[in-house]
Amino acid sequence: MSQSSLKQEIRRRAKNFQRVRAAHQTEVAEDYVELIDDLIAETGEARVVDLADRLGVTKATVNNTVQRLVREELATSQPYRSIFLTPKGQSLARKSRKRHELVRDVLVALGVDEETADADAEGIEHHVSKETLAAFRKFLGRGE
Amino acid sequence: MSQSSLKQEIRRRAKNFQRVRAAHQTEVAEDYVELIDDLIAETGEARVVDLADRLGVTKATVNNTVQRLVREELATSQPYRSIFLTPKGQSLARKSRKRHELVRDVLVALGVDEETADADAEGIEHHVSKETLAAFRKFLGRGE
DNA sequence: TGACAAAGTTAGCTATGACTAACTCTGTGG
DNA sequence: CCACAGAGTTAGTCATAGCTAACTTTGTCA
Ligand SMILES: [Mn+2]
Ligand SMILES: [Mn+2]
Ligand SMILES: [Mn+2]
Ligand SMILES: [Mn+2]
Repeated sequence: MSQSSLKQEIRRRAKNFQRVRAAHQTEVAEDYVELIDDLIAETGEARVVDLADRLGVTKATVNNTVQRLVREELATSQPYRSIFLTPKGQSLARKSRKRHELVRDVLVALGVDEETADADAEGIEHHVSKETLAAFRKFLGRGE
Repeated sequence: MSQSSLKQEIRRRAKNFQRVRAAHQTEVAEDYVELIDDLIAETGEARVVDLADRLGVTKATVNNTVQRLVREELATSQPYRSIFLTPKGQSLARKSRKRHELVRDVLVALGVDEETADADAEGIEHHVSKETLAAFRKFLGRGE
């Protein structure tokens, strides 16, 4: 391998790691909005305590993160009231849910049991590129 | 759905999120030891500056993380010298590399191009359970 | 209607993992 | 053989994301 293509290869690998780090910065937000949207659909509203129960964190942690979602214009909240999604938050929630389901369905199609597939998808979903999602859809015979 | 199975379902989902958070605590270590092992194999030694180039971070960051690896008994290092893996670090490196390759190969088998597969695998690898890895091996016609 | 439990908030702490800037050490080439 | 460039370290900063403990608000029901 030539000098310059070695350097290129090093930069390519560095970019992969940088992409993973970038994904980590958005994944908490993605999981929260997906969950908030679920709760609103299922129970009519999203409350701090419900998010805390479902995420397995304390309500103080939820409060902190919700403030971040508000700052990022994904959610709105008034003190002591339940949490709402902005249009931007809703569209991220829908996108995240679809992606989660697609990843889970691919795992199931590969022979993973549903519980495990759903659990693994919770982490995997945040690291799947558009290209890979397209391949997944094709593999399942959807979209194209 | 009954009261108690609703509560169970909530706890199940919480556990999924907790597993993802646990994975995030180990993934930096996994990527580092894999890379250190690669560098030793390819160039004879693993130096801070090489890790920094390949990870896309500064050498100060590498230094910090290497200290953590030493604390966790995955690596050893003396000031101004190159970095070595402990037996524990070596075995984690081998395990991580195999897993990375398996994930990449599955993505390729599903029609993802090699570059994208390798990039996505960098994030996905840390969120794949033993059960899913077994399903992947079976799908590729390996192991089992 | 108001006591009080549940829910929400706030303050203060921790660890990780990133950064820059400034410093020290190493080892090589002139 | 030593200057100095490159490598490594250290100090100090920041954001995220978790925690506990203490506080405040809400809203229900006796
Ligand atoms: Mn998730
Ligand atoms: Mn999800
Ligand atoms: Mn990785
Ligand atoms: Mn890897």
